[in-house]
Amino acid sequence: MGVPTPILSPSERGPLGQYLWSLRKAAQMTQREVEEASERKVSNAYLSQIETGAIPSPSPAILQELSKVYGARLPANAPVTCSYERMMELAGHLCPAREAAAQPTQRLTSFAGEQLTPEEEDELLKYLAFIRMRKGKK
Amino acid sequence: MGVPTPILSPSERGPLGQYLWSLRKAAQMTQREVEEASERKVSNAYLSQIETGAIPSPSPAILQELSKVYGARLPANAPVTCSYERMMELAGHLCPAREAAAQPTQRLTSFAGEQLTPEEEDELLKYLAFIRMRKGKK
DNA sequence: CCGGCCTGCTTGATTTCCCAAGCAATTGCC
DNA sequence: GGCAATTGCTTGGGAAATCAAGCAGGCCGG
Repeated sequence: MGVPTPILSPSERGPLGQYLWSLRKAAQMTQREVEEASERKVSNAYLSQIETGAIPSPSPAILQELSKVYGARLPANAPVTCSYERMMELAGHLCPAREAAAQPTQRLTSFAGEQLTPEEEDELLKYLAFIRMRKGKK
Repeated sequence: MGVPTPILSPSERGPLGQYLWSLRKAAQMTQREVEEASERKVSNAYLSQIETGAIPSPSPAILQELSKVYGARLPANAPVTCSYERMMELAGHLCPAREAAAQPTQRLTSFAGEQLTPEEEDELLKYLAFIRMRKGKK
């Protein structure tokens, strides 16, 4: 089985694409598996376009379906959490009434330290230094 | 000013159309006034189609705009109340109020004692998914 | 009666969503 | 090497959303 080269770095995908892509990777699913798990409601072709950013605003029905799939298939210790409202927000659909009071403090961090290998931690720290330098130079 | 004969009985309009029509009537606005009040984001033509049921599922952006207009213009003692979530539901866009229990609270392990901004955490999570995938296949 | 003015509604065209089908690259196995 | 399987991605087109422009008819003051 060949993993066919991601081709696109996370930063090249749109904001919604990045999020959905990381969700799918965390669930360890392929695009076609997601299509199957969603009962064919989301085609692998469309999912690809969403993840690459070609389609920035899929309909709420699509996002709802993806949310169900990932919410059910994500491992308990996944590095990301599946949130339909987050998807809606990233898609520009502002799902409402909570935008003000909803998440001030709840999302402090979702990193699980014991889950990181030393190599991963090292890479992440370097990357953190990188993005901080990039912003600092601004 | 001529009131031009409603032509369509409320029951002939779709569920969403009926609701929006009653909202507009309660606000005592014309379709063109709504177009103006929404800063031209919702054309009177489109509003007519929505109210008659020709378009059963307008985008969340449109509903959000209508919700803002009616929410601001409805008199305090109106016989109907303006609810964006109700609109979403009638449009078939199921905006889920129910599944707040899906995600358990996440353990907050500090990432090597770093203070992460939400943006930084976001980028790091995406990058983590990326390097894990890269390593997972090689 | 008659031209304006307002109403809700329709239509033609443009944009966007969405998918069936196919392509290109990669990996495992012989 | 060659072949089959699998993966992410692209393409062509049908369907739906959306609006600018226009239509038909009711209400006025002249």
